[in-house]
Amino acid sequence: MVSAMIKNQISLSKNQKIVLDYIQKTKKPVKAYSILSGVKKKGINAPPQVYRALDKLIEKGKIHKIESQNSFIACNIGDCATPHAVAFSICNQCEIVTEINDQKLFKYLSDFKDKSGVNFKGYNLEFFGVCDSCKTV
Amino acid sequence: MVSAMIKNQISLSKNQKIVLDYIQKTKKPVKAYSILSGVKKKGINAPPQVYRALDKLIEKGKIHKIESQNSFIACNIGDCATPHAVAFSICNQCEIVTEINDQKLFKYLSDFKDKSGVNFKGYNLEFFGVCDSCKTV
DNA sequence: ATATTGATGTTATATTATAACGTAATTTTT
DNA sequence: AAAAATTACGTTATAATATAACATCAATAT
Repeated sequence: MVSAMIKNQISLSKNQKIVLDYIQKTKKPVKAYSILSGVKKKGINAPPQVYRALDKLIEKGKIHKIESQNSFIACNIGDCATPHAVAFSICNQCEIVTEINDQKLFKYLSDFKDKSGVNFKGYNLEFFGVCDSCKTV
Repeated sequence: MVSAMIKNQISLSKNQKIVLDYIQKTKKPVKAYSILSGVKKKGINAPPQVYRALDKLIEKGKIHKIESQNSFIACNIGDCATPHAVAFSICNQCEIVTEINDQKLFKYLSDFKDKSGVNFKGYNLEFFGVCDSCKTV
């Protein structure tokens, strides 16, 4: 019973924890090579170690990749159940990225069918604009 | 009068035409370095020439970048009036990308406001799934 | 005509990401 | 518990993507 519960929890390897820790500490999305320099003291020495951890963390819904920036942010919707159906707002000025958590939007996009009737498995949506803080400056 | 009309048309430089021609010939999105090798015989020799043309073509609504693939496709909505409000469907198997032209979707996304009330200037939406042709194989 | 802007050509280099190999740890199956 | 299978690790090298910087040329605006 207990072991079953533990199994259902998503477990992270040593390097995955180190990389996730680092990403969660930052507010802005971080780039792979920034992560690398940030975790060198923890014993991670080379790009493949970072990229492997990133891949797994994405699979496990712990982080997301911001495709237009080649950068990575922690998931802010708990453990993202749908790591491949995500939406973000990106400020063109300060480049802060916020994960959008809007059920109506999610439903609209999940239900969307193209002209051929294909219903998609996932989506990546990035909104661009100027955030409130930048607007009032 | 005539000159005014000509001015309003979007004009392309020599290299921009060469690069656009090449992209329009392909069905799948193409990568920058594929373009480069494809247009070497036309006298384009180095990456910056390609990337500069790509940047301008995007500005002018002639092509779009598929962010999740670092690849480029011709706009199939005539001259895209809104080069920064685009949606695509991407087949995970054959990697064919189709630009989605759906007024309802566009309106929904353009009208979308996040929790802070920010109304965005543009968006990039990539749907993932398996296209009809791949499904029936 | 001349100042400004946009485009070109070139070299070099920065940034992002993966291949390939061997080893170690962990989990699953028997 | 031993064997097999899977997952993770560490390392070196290199591939793929993108831009900086500089000199020159063309076009257009004032």
